[in-house]
Amino acid sequence: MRYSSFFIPSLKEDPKEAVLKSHKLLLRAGYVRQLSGGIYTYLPLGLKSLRKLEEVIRKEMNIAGAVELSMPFVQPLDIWRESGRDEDYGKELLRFKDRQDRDFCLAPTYEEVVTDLVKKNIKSYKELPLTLYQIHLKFRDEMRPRFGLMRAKEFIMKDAYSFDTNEIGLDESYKKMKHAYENIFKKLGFDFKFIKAEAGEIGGNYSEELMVFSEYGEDKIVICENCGYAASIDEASSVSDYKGPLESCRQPRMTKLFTPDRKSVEAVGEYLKVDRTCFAKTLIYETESGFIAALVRGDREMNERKLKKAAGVKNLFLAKEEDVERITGAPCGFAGPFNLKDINIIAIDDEINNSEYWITGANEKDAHMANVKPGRDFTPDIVADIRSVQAGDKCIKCSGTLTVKNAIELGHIFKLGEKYSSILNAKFLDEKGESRFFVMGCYGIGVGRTLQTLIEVFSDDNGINLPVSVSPFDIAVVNLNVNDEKITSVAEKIYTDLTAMGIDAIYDDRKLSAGIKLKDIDLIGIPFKIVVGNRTIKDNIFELSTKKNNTTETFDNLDSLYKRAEELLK
RNA sequence: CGGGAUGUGGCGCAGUUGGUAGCGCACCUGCUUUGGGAGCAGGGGGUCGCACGUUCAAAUCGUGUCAUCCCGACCA
Repeated sequence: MRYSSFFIPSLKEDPKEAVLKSHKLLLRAGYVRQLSGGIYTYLPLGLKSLRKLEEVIRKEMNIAGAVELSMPFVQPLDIWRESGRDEDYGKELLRFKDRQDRDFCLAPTYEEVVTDLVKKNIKSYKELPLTLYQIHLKFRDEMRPRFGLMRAKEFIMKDAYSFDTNEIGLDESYKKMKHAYENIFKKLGFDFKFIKAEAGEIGGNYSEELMVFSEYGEDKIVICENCGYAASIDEASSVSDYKGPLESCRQPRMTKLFTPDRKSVEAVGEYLKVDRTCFAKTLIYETESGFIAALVRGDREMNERKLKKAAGVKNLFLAKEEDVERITGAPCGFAGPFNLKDINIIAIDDEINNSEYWITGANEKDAHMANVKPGRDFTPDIVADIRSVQAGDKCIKCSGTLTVKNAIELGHIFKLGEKYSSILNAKFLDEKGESRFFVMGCYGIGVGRTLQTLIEVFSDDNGINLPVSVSPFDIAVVNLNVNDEKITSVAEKIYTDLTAMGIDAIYDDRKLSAGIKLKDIDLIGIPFKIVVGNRTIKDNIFELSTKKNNTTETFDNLDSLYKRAEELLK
């Protein structure tokens, strides 16, 4: 491909709308352009890379025995009403009407359509198992699209759906898919891990998320280096390492302490000269079923998802300041778990329950209460693990030391069971001639997100550094001076030869200064380059550079240059 | 949907107390250049997001609205 006839609108400066390194690079390197919030055009370069990534995925899916198809992006709303997910999906489902006033939506996912398809076309156990997949658009009207392709409204996903006769078959299909995922992400060079995801709303479901570690990941994962335990921050538990209360706090009743203007745990701790671990902090939350007071140790983070689950509420957010003042009878910063008005539930972390003699707010301006004991001084309604694990905590399985890492969710695999087949009445006949529901699984990979994550992980200040398997071109031939006939004829020959060898080369033949061309080639993520300039002609030496490790090899004849290029591209 | 920020040539930005809309890069023409974002000379391009209002006068002040980005609740 000649650069001059291709379309690579690269940007010299960072676009102001991007924050993430990978997002900036996608825009600067001319991979994508945003049309509207969360809606992107894949430019030729981005599309080429995307196609290569799809091919890596497709290959492993096919090896695993999955069969590709393509389902409609526009779907009648009826099928969503039938499954009941019309309501569940809420505003994320983008609805509209056709000219005959019938309701349609853009597909946020394809369980309904694929289940309907299989229901109508598979009648016998003899035709099972079957796994169907596609690499296709999805649309979710996200409340806040962000970070480029990381969370887009319109995005490309590989989604697969398995159909089995029973749970044993499902386990088998699930294993195959999981294995395919491991191969795909290993091939791409990611540092990743499967973690068990939150159990679905409907019982019996099992799912795992494929997480890739990256500093800029939106999710937090807890890992035990000792035993391999890994779970999301909302699922992970740790063993409490509370060492016991201070001697001075072992008192038979609560003691009021004067703490003028000290509101935060940190400030009070400094003032009283006690560690933050001696505190139980009381947070007041508002929910759809009234106010909740929740307590965790002073140095801990409340895990709101765990709290939601423990309290059995759907909506949970910190109460407004005026509500806190009304409930506690004191300004914000002095809340304690007793004498609270209008509180429906007091929830405490099990770590708080397992010990006693805590320091809390006194529900009084400028005062805290020492030696507060659960059960004696207040009665908790719920005792549960509602704290977030923090680095250094002890593993719940092996007591090893836990670490917390950021990660990006690139894949999610589910055992659905009969969830959709039963709702949509999708049945086959088994060996005994009895009607049974298909036992299903579904398996997704965010393809656009994976591309961006590759760039996030594999790039430097000079530009993108994708692995050969997904880079838009294999090699770049840079003609440093198109006005020089000798240089041009050599560069053209190299380009033509490489192309004839089946190598996907881009030939930079633009009438621009050398610096611009070299910078662009570095930016857009071509792993290898051959620079042809004065030196090439003068010394009859050919250069082959590898971007990844910033090295250049030289050759005195074209044959050895080509041989080496082929070798590197293997 | 709540909280915050920003909207000025293609891109990145400046624009003071309201008074002729600017800079860098990019672009066009010509010449000279070409091993890391070239030089000289000339040139084109903007309803200052949009609407209404205040004013003799609005990029600048007010109200509203839209878009984009960031933080939170959701997710591949």
